[in-house]
Amino acid sequence: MFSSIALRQARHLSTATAAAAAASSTSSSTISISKAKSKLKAEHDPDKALEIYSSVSDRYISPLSSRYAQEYAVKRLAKSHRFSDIENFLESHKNSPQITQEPFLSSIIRSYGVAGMFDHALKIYDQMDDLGTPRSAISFNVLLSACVHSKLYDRVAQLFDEMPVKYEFLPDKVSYGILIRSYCEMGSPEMAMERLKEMEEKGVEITTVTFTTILHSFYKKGKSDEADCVWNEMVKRGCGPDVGAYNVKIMNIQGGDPEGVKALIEEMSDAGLKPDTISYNYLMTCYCRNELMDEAQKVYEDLERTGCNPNAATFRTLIFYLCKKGRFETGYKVFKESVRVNKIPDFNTLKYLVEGLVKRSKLKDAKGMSRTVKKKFPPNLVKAWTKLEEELGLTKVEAGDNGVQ
DNA sequence: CTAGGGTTAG
Repeated sequence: MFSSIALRQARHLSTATAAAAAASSTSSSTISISKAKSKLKAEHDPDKALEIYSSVSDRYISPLSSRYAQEYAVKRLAKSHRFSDIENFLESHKNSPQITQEPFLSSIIRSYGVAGMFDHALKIYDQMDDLGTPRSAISFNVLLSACVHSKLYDRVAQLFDEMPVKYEFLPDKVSYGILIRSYCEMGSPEMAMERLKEMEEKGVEITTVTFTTILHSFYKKGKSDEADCVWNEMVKRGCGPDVGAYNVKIMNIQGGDPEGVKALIEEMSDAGLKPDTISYNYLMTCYCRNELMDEAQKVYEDLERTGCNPNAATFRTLIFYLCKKGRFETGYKVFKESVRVNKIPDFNTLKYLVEGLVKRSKLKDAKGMSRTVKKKFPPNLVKAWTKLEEELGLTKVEAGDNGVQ
């Protein structure tokens, strides 16, 4: 196990090192960051992802997109368990003159968090003084997020009590928000409520997001009364509810009657809020679960008119339930739309669909779908899909289906 | 350019 990873790392090290070198220099400019973004999304090979990252020309013009590209490359490497390559890649950024800028250094901490390498994140945070980077809550908040990302919830509280004293800065509303999130993740909204009091005392603003975090946690524990209290407190203070808070409320009732979901969506519209894709996904899913497929399809079809775009969850859920009800032809149409907007569902959902098409003798559609899937999936899934094709007999040339028609 | 809440079948 270990040796195979080591081998793979050795084989790829040269590319990673080259990309790392390019990342710390300003040369090799060939493509724009927006183009890199769309290329990265379709690229599953971590080495190629690194190449795309290092070929970006306007990194300094668009730091936000640059951070995105960096994170993306790291995500791909992490998926391949190439942690020493991630280290080479990210550590090389320390040679950049920009390292004295806190946001630049913070993006490295963030990337380590994304890779689940919290020890590395903490190390560079502690090195800031040596690197000449000034500290504020910015880097601290990124560090706390990295901690949450690595699911080290109890360490969040520890860092929260330790770092501001050690490095002399004040935690802000965001720091508190992350702390409260980690209490909620640990199943303790009560502890979170305690910290709200502390925020009050110190005059730190309590945001809608923070309230919503606690709201969700109480619902999750089945404590609806406490959740209602949080909701009322939020309203009383005039900070919300917003669309996100409403969506948490909808989530809590979506297992029931679709009319209840519909009513809440209307309530939010009446309150001057614009329900978003997530709100409508809840409604669509609720219809699906209640076997009201025409209504579910209508929600999907109306999405554009309401100014919302279907997302990956929309496609996945709808295609799954359409298959479940035997509506494979419609499922195929929805699939084609998901391809068009580059949000195709996962392997199992698509397996369900292609099997249904074969069962209904829609071989031409099944084959067309198969070709598309193989173009969009990463190599390991293409392999599994090819096996599925063989099992379904899609590789055979049937009479009357010789490709001429 | 600091963060953060809410979605996804069986």
